[in-house]
Amino acid sequence: MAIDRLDGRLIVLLAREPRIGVLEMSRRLGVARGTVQARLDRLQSNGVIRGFGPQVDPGALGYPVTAFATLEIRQGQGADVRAHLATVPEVLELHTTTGGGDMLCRLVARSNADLQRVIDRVVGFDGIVRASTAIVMENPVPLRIIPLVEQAARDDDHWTGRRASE
Amino acid sequence: MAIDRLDGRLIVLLAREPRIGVLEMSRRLGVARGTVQARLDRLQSNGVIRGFGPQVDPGALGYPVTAFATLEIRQGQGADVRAHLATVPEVLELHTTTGGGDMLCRLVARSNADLQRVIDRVVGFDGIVRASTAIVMENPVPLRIIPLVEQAARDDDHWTGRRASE
DNA sequence: GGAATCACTGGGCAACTTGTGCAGTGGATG
DNA sequence: CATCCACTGCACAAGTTGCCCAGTGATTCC
Repeated sequence: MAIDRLDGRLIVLLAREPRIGVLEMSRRLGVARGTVQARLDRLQSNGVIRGFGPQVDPGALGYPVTAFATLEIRQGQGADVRAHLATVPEVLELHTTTGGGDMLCRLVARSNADLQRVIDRVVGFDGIVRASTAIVMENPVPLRIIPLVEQAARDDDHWTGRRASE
Repeated sequence: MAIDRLDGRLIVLLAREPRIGVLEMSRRLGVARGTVQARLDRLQSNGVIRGFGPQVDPGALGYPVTAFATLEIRQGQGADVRAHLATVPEVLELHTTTGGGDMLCRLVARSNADLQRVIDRVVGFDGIVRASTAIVMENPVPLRIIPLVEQAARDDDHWTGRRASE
C-alpha cells in the first residue's frame, strides 16, 4: 500500500517524462530493467497507478470556461440525479459531500453564455432543488500529485527504512 | 483547435488503452501509421493532449479522504495565499472563483482526523479569513473527459463536414 | 486552367525496446 | 541453517519506432 523511495522516484520520473520506456527509466533510476518492470506492475496492480490516459485540456477542445456547482438534492432522489448528471458531457466529475450542499460537480462550457445552457441542463431535473455556481477565474495550482507522492515516499522511509511491503 | 472524428476516436482509443503504440492504433483506426503519428503530434503541439502522466490514486497512496474547501481571502492577499497553498502537498488543486468564496481547493488526507491537521495547515495563514469544508463521501462520476471529447468531435463534424472515416 | 499545397497512403530500413526466461547475489525471516 | 524474495545482469526473438520516400486525390491560390 505504501510506497518507498524508489517507487516515488519512479512515479515522479514518469510524471515528468511520460513517454520514456522501461529501459530508459531503469537507466535514469540506476536500477535493473526487471526491477522497474516489477515495480511498475506492482504499482498498477495495487492501484497506486490507475493508468496513463491522455490528459486532455478542455480549453483546447473549445471549452475554456470551468465552474463548480453545488447542488442541493431532494431527499431520496440521489440516484436519479447521479444518473442524470452522468449523461451530461460537460459534467467532468461529480462528488457527493457533507455540508451545505449535497453534491459538488465540475462543469465546463464554451463560454459564459454557454455555461447558462449547461447549468440549465444540469439543474433541469426534478430531483435538484437548488444549485449555486462558482465560475473559475484562475487555476493557480492545476491538479497535481507529485508533491503528495514525494511526501508519501518520504513517510514510508521514515517508518520502514526502505522497501514497501504488502 | 477543434477536433474531427478521427481525432476524437484517437483520443478515446488512447484513453481506453493507454499503453498501445502508434502502430497498433493505426491498425485499430484503419489509417496509416504516419497519419496517427501526425495527428498525435498535432494534438500535443496544439495543447489538446497535455501529456500522458500516470494517474495516481491518492487513496492507494494512503490518503483516502478527499475534501473541497472554500476559502475567503483578505483583500490583496491573494498572491500570498496562492504561494502558501502551493507548498502544501495535500492541496491537489486550487482555483480562484467568483461567488461566495474567493478560492476553492481540493484536499486529501490520511483520515478524517488527519483532515483537521491539513485544514489547520491550509488555514493557518494570515491572508485567509474563513474556510468552509465539504468532505467527499462518494464519487459517482470520477474525473472524465471522453464524453466531452466525443461531443467536441461530433460538433466539429457538424460545422466542417466529415473529414474522418467511419 | 494550371500549379502549389496538404493530408494521407503504403512501403522500406536500421536501431531500439519489449517480453521473457534464467542463473546468481545478498539481506531478512523463521 | 534453510528459505524466501527483491534485485542484478545477461541473452534472445519478436515487435515497434523514427525516419525516409514516392504516389494520390482534394483543395486552394494565381
